[in-house]
Amino acid sequence: MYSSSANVSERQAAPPSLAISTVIFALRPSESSGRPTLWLPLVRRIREPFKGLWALPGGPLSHAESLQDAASRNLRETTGLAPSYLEQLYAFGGLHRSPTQRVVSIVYWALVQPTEAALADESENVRWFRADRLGELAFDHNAIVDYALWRLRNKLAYGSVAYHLLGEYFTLAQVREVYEAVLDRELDPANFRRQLKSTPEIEETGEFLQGGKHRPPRLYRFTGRPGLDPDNRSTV
Amino acid sequence: MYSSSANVSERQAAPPSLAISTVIFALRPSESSGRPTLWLPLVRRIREPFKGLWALPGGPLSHAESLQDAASRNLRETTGLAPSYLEQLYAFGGLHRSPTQRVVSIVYWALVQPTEAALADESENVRWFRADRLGELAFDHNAIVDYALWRLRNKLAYGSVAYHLLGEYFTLAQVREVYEAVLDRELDPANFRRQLKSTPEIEETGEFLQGGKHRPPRLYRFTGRPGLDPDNRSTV
DNA sequence: GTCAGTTATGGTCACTTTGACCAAAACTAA
DNA sequence: TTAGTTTTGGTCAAAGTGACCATAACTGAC
Repeated sequence: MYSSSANVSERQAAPPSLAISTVIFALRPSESSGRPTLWLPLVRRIREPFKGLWALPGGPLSHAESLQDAASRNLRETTGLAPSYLEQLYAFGGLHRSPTQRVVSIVYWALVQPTEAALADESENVRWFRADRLGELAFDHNAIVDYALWRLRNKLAYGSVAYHLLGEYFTLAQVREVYEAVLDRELDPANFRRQLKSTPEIEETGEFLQGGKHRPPRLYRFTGRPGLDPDNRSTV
Repeated sequence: MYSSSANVSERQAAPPSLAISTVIFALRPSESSGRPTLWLPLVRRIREPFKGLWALPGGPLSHAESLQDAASRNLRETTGLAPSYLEQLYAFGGLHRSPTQRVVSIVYWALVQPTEAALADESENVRWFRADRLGELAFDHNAIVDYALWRLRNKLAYGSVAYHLLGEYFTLAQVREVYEAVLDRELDPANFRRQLKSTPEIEETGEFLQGGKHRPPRLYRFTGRPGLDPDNRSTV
């Protein structure tokens, strides 16, 4: 393909294999406090290397699908979920990620809504874990999750990504709880409210959430578009 | 690599091939105004597909090097340069990027300092172009450059990346010129100065740039660390 | 029905940041 | 010496932010 770089000895070595993995975030109530916290599904490895350890859902890139499609399919196959947000995270290609072979993983990260997340498949070999309480994962997957969390926090602070963890209608307090869960600090309700009200992408509806114990909060709707990725650019 | 004459069944059996490309930015004076503008090196394709068109420097990933090392080597081989900043941009894996085979490109973007850039190799098949005046490039490389420019502008506004386009010592006006070239708008010298002086990563030196036509500006030095990539995290 | 408890919502106030603009300092060129 | 230009320090009003207070509106206990 390119003139300068390929030589014969490189050609004879097996090329690095290519895999797609996904870090899938969803909101679930904490067992202790009941407040929403970040969770993600992992799959148990049933083969070497790292047999028995938990790992990110993933698999090889099949020939007739784009990277994003592969991540999406991957997500659906392991958890039964459809993502409400999907973005490329990073391509990890260190030499010793896998002890047995050279593998380059293109990792995506996804957000799923709680209505979806409640339907997620769980089984002996697929289970959800709190994002801040993971044990030792296979390969370099702990570092990948750390980076995905960093990216999520970043996008949250600057972008309009929180709404993809919620349903179509939500209260401002629910949005605040998402921020508090992801950023891991408390936010002033009144100030937070003021900021959200100044963003044009959040639309006030005429309805209120009923059935709570206190003053019924107004419901809002998110009207913005997700992203600015190369994969999503044409649709904007 | 796989021959372009492979038939359909062979193509489907073969895994997508993996390549590394780099978008390399450097500052050069505009021919017309003399003010610094963004330039990047391209290589002319000497084979099909897209024979004769200009393309980003790139090549296959060799077996014993990390993704970043491959990008770095790539850059050195085509231009003779060493980057002062190198970061992964995106993995492009659309189905029809190349008409002859499925190829996934992991693209890096780099900044090189002007002293380096002046030494860059140019030849019949390697030439520098103004980033805002590229013609039609091979593959999806126009879109890749657009995305790299977007990313550069973003990093500039929020990160501390401008200094990697300058030498070790620089004046505040030079930094402002970088911002003006990349963001394509004029900035107030006094306000810009105030902002830079409030960032702790910029260190005042006791020296001044001599030989100018007017009041000699003080020289500064950048003392920050570059990034927060997975590839660079351990060094922070 | 009344009242305590709690959340939703609106507001103030001091402080910081930002953009527009002014003016003096310091150098060169003529 | 003077005109011209850039560097550098400053003001001022507008906008944004964080801390905090107060009222509105609802539920549940009594």
